[in-house]
Amino acid sequence: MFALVDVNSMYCACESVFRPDLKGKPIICLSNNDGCVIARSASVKPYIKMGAPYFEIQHIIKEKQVTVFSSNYPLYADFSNRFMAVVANLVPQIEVYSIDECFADITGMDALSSWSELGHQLKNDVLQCAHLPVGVGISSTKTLAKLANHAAKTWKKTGGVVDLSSPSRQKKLMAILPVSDVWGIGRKLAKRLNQSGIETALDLSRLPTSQARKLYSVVLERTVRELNGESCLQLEEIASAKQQIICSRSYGHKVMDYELVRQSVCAFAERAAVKLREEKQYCRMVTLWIESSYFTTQQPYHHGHETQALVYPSQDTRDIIQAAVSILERLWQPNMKYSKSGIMLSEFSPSGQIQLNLFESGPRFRHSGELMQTIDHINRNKGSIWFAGQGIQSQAMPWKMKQQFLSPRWTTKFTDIPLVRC
DNA sequence: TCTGGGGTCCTAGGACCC
DNA sequence: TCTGGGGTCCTAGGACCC
Repeated sequence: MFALVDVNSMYCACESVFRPDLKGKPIICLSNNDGCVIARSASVKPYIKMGAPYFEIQHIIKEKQVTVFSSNYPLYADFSNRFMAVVANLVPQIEVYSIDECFADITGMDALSSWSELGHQLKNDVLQCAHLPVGVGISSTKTLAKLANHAAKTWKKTGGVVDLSSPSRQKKLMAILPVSDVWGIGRKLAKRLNQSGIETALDLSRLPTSQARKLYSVVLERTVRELNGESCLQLEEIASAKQQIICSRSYGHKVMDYELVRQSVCAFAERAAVKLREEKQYCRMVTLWIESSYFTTQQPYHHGHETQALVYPSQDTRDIIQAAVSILERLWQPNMKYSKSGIMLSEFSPSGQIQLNLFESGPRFRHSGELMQTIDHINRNKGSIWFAGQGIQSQAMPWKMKQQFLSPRWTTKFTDIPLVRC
């Protein structure tokens, strides 16, 4: 038995915890670079679409007096950890599925209280201890639990908890939900299914598995089985090791200067290397891309990317910066207005050791591990040092992302802790 | 002027091997 | 002149998720 616990409008909820004045008021949160809308409080949903570009909706924001926030990931990550801890405290096992939702294995827990009571307990505890509102969906497979959660969020009268353990209730719900609401059915697949006369989740559940596989894919076959109560997706308690690490950002302003693009590349390479060391991995491949704006009509969209192998698997920032910059030199085109760059690390191994050959003499740097450890340690303990390649922070850095509406890091930064005056 | 970022999995097709 | 069949591995691209 699975429960899916999901925070309602997670980012907006986090923003209002230390701002009681915003309770019930319209709020939106923007993507990195203040690009588009990625979270909306309930009252905003009727008039601002998910993903709407910020600059297009400024008049609505003014008219409706919507409070706007830039993404504050340190804040959201901290609240996410608190939320997961509360849920983990109540159930035998959880799988952290994303920053705002987790699956819980609740098999056998109905011996103590009904599924619905358990759902309400989860909901109340999270609200009380982590100050976040959640919806809970309960059923025999992950896909059905997702569907139950969807229902809990959609219909107020459910009280935010839906027990979808009985097959007859499953059928009733599936009959009224469009197939596009099913987990794993995206835009393209929904369109194809609709064209074959499959409109509702119930229609999909009645597609013979052999046909689902033959006409579509093994993934869809699994979804059909899950909708019929056959559990195909297990709880993955331990997050599997990452296979790639990506660090990429749109620039705050367009950049035509090689030196500035190089700075951004160095900064992203450095950040990616930190993530790599956090994963305790070494990478063999470095991919870099730089691109112009996809939207502008002033020049054709340009996108250059290239992958380079390191001689040795490495987690040394210097190796990764060097590979990235050497790719950049080859990709660079003058007179191009660049608006985004990114780096991807892949082909991981748990250690830097490989078989040497006759012509290689060993890793480039001595004491690499110790140096990286020291740098990471200093940066973790509120120090801040970085490689010179990303420039001096006091200079103008047009590639740095815009964060016009950033809230304080209420819970993770010492100087941002709220003051209470008595 | 201004349009996010970070992932996974699957499939088809090509290269290559015997 | 006639030109097989089975397998693996890799890559690019598509689709999906949040």
